[in-house]
Amino acid sequence: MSSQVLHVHALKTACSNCSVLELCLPIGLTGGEVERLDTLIAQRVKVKKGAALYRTGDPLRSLYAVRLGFFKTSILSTDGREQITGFQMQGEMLGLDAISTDHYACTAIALEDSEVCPLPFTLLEKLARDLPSLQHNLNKLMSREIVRDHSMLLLMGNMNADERLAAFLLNLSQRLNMRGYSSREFVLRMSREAIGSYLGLRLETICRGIAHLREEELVDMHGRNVTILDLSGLKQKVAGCHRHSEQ
Amino acid sequence: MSSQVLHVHALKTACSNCSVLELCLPIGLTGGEVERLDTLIAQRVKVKKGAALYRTGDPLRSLYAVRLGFFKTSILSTDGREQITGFQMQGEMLGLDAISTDHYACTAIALEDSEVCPLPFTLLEKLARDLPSLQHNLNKLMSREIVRDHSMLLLMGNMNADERLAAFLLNLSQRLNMRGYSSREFVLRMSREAIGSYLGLRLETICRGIAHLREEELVDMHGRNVTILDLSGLKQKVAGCHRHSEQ
DNA sequence: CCGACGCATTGAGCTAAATCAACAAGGGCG
DNA sequence: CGCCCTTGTTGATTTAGCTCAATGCGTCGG
Repeated sequence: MSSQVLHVHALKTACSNCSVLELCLPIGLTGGEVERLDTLIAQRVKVKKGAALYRTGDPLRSLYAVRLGFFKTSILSTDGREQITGFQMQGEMLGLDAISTDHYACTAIALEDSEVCPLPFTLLEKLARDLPSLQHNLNKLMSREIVRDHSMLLLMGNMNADERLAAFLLNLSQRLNMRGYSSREFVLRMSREAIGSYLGLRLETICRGIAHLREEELVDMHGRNVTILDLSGLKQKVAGCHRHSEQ
Repeated sequence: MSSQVLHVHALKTACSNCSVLELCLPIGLTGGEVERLDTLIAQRVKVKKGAALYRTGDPLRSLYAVRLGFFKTSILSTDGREQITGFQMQGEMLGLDAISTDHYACTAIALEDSEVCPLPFTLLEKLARDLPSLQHNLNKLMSREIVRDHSMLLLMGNMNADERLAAFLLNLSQRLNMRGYSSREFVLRMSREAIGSYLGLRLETICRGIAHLREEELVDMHGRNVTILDLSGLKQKVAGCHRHSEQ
């Protein structure tokens, strides 16, 4: 684990009074079950903006639930180019890719000062044996990540730049909305380059895409401040997937 | 489940004498544990070439282990375009994406006459509670799929056509090799168009890529017959990811 | 054996996005 | 406050891969 990661001794963790209880691993668990899950989390961990929570190749110790803040996960190609595989916000899980080999496959970097709940994986697996609904939640979480990745493959394989950008903004909007934030106005936590890496485009293409969406009066953007002007218009843009439809 | 799916009543299933035992879900399980897993599989299921094992939206009943044959899984964009999300061969699992919503997110089509072992999911989850190593295997399987998908995102986001094709052929070669087949000579089960859909390219581009690899004497291909002439050369091609490396 | 159909190949031109380049706009810090 | 450095924007040009089109090949059925 990176040296820039700080432990929070002061507060005793408690899923039960966490703001993202209903989005996170404990979803649907009874009070007693949540308490048992709490016992796994020795202490929350703070990660400073720009610091790594873990890096590719580190041995798997814990899965991490994002308590607050924002992360990116990325992998490196053999020649050192970065592919961002996801952005994670509150209530989302980090480290699922490490279960396969007992080593993290990607690097997780905080995009702002963040806080995570470490779930020691061996303990979590043990507890999950006792709590079927916890196991089921974990299964669902992994499956959801698979579905998400497949939809990213669809995006990369079949959408043009503007459609990808629209899909990206809509996805953020929707996830923020689920967390009680505005779906119309929000602040991006990542650079144009990071968006580009995520969507398989160059940063200049992202800028131009933004210009197009602005011209069409679908969104308004100043730097990282986003205002969605026409939600259904954006959705239409994504729906009409590009490649010359054949009927 | 599709009507073209036939049940095999004759043979009692038995993981213990399955050819892909050591690659499939039972990996690392004790004899007794494998026997208990066997009890889940009421009967193997044959799927004819071109038939669907399940379709997007079908309710999740079972995960399926491919016993023999070859499948493709695909999702549809809103405008009806197909993105192939994977090709599955013996010992690989189908249906993991359905756990998330209790409905299959993709459609699984047999690319040749195939046979699968259905694992009723609720029973599998129950059994996994009793058999920690089964649960662990299931977790690993899901995690591995996530890692695989991330490497596909890297491919789509950062590799040019020839590199994608080389990576695809190497991946097939390696998986066939693990199953005791030649890593140098094999037969493709899918059309150029399907390869293209999988790699985010058009079929013509696949053809041209093949021509390039032939010119470079890395592979020889006649129709769907593949001979890899220079394995390390192919690997080099994938390694040297495209986009103008900046030092 | 022949025709038809699906699949594969190859060519020619077009286009969306990459690349290269110049410049603007914040934002943190001395 | 002004400077520097990072991040974002926009323009000009290039190019990889798409589209359209013609042709080849293999196999299946009659």
